[in-house]
Amino acid sequence: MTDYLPHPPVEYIALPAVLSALGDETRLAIIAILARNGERAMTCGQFLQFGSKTAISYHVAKLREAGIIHVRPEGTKRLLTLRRGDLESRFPGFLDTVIASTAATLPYDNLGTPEAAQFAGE
Amino acid sequence: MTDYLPHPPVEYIALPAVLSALGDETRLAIIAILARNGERAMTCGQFLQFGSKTAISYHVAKLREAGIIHVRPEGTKRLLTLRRGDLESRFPGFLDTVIASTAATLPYDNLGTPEAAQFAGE
DNA sequence: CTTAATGTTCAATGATCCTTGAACTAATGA
DNA sequence: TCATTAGTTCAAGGATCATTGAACATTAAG
Repeated sequence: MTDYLPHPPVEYIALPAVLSALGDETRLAIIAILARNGERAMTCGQFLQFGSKTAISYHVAKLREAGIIHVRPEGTKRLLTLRRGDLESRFPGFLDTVIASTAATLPYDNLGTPEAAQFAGE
Repeated sequence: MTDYLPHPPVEYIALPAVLSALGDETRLAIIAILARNGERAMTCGQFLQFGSKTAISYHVAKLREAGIIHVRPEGTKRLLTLRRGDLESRFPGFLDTVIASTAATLPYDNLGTPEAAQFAGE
């Protein structure tokens, strides 16, 4: 319970770091899905569709270090949540526009929809 | 006059590419200043405070290839403008929130202001 | 024509990124 | 205790990044 991972305090969250953390398809997919999931926390294991355990661990650490998500150990799992409030207070409107943009843009957001097919190339 | 540089059409502008292009302090400073400058075009030379000619050329190309700015040759100069309309239509609200966030965040936006001093370290 | 101004291109360099597999830790469960 | 689940750490590798200086191209100005 006193096993917390390092998270930047809200006033240390830096825009270039946030932007470059989000400038990766895998990480963008992760935060889009976290956002779609509302307040419910998710685990690393739920993102294995996007890469190996090692890769997900790496990307999750990037997102945490940039201040975009919060990671709380619970048993052998990690509970991931978006730092919505912190991001909103530091960069008002930013995260919402990114989330909204991913909905219109990212292949991963169409998982299971008929439109999913057209994203083979490019 | 038929010497146009390649720009992605608006429907090809991709969010991850835009985010990672902006995930760099130099490029973020460039677009913040372009935005502050309104509709007036600027030249590469006006950004030499942020790096060598070569470096600016490199960063400007990145921004152009990501679809964030438009570059028009005029004489020996390049006229740079933000693709505000294109970005707004593709990712509504996004650019505005980024610009607004840089105002509160970036050292470069404080050029010439009394607050500029406190940004030595970090 | 000569020179200056404005950028681009190229090769080199060191840094950072993303991925992989193997080994590992920690907590859970039979 | 022994095995399983969930994730981390490490070393290695190839790819991309950002910077530099030298050489170059183009346009403008004297």
